Amino acid sequence: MTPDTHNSRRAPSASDTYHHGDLRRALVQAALELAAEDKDWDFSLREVARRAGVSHNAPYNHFPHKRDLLDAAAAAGHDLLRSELTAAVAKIADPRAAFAKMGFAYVSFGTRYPALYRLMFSVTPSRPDRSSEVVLAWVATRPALENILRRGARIGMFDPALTRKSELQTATLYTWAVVHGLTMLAIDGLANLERLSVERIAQKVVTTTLRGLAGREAATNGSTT
Amino acid sequence: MTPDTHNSRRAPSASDTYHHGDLRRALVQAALELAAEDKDWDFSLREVARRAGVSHNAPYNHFPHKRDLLDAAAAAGHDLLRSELTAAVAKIADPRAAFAKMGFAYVSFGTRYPALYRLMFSVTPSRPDRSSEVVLAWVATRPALENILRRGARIGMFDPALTRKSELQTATLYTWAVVHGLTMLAIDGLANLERLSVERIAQKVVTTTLRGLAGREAATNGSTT
DNA sequence: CGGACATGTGGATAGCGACCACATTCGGTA
DNA sequence: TACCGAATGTGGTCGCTATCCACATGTCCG
Repeated sequence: MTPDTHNSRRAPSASDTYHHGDLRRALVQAALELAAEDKDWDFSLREVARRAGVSHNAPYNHFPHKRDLLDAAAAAGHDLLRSELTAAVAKIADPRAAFAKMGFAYVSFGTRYPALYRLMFSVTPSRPDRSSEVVLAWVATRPALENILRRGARIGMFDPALTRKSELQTATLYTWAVVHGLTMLAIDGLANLERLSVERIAQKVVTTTLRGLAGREAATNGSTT
Repeated sequence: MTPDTHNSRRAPSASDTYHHGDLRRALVQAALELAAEDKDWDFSLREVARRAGVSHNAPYNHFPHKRDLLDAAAAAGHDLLRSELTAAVAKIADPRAAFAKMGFAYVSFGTRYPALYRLMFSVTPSRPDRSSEVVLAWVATRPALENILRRGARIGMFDPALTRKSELQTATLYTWAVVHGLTMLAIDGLANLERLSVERIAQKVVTTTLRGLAGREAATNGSTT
């Protein structure tokens, strides 16, 4: 599922292939599988251990608490999402088309892995530490979107103000809010409730968002500090 | 905290003040309190019972499963959110100003009650039944936003296409996605990570959203207060 | 080759959700 | 008014879980 989700930030040097194989990765993998299968991520730590073929206590040699395993799994989820997003827009030059494509890819990921996506954004608050694995993996995805916006702003397709860093930051956050919110609503089934297909709604949302980002005379619109 | 969060949809006639007092409401109230205090809503059913001053088993007389109590608490949360939103825009005539005000009120609610807000959108997927208490309470909030958009569309402040029902539905969903996503990001602490205040970002987001909703050249100035 | 250390196992504890049998209280009715 | 059935609350119990502890085993380095 995930090609290389392991982070090399802990640097235990040669401790990766130690005794039994590297259990840490196997545990994260098992957690990802469980999150991908069920529609909720309330699986037990013991179940993860069972799936990895170890005793119920082995995980504690790699994660001090269950939360830390969830944290690692969430980080792996962010890595996977990032790889899907960048792959989706790799060959697209037009910023507007790339933006739309990335938006669809984002929502698609969320609806394909609802529990995983929910997990990715549920672990964070319990550890507001900004050096947390999840937060790092999360933030690492931002440049993918930023690049598209910056390119579009340079050729005048988006608001030229976006070439300024603070404006770009805010716009990125705005765009993220749109797709994130849409994804959550899609997962929660509001779309079904409305009898509208997710694709149609996503299309509309992308169009409206693009109209919001394209500021031709918006340059005169004082941008309120 | 909540003035009248009890729903009268079950209609057990005179069973509200039965034996010991009406425990059902007390339990929901206790759950709301716990969700408002902690930053996570993973409190135990026994803890709710303890806070309500009853045995660990009494709740099962009112809710078949713990999930059902969470469901009721989430519905109460939606009721509270709706009342705050409508109260915030009660005296505002200008659609654009009302839209901005409601957006701020929405994000404010989410950041003030992070665990409750998360609970409100976490219970749904486990019960996709559209007659569920949460879903009903959720959907009941939509007209508040729809009214603003419709009014704005009628006077040409927003895209006139929004007077059509399907377009209005989609636009409502879009707007909801924006504020919902922004709220989730604010809760998850991305705003802190960016060193940008939530208010400033919300301001920008509202401005950009309004520009996206505006029809032709209606994007003159963002009257975001 | 031997010990320190990393890694994995089994056992134990406290708390939880959910079920059971039983006690208590209310509301209607004979 | 007294009684009966249903609604409501209590204590007990079971299987499961997260976490801690003591112990076993494998690995690497001197």
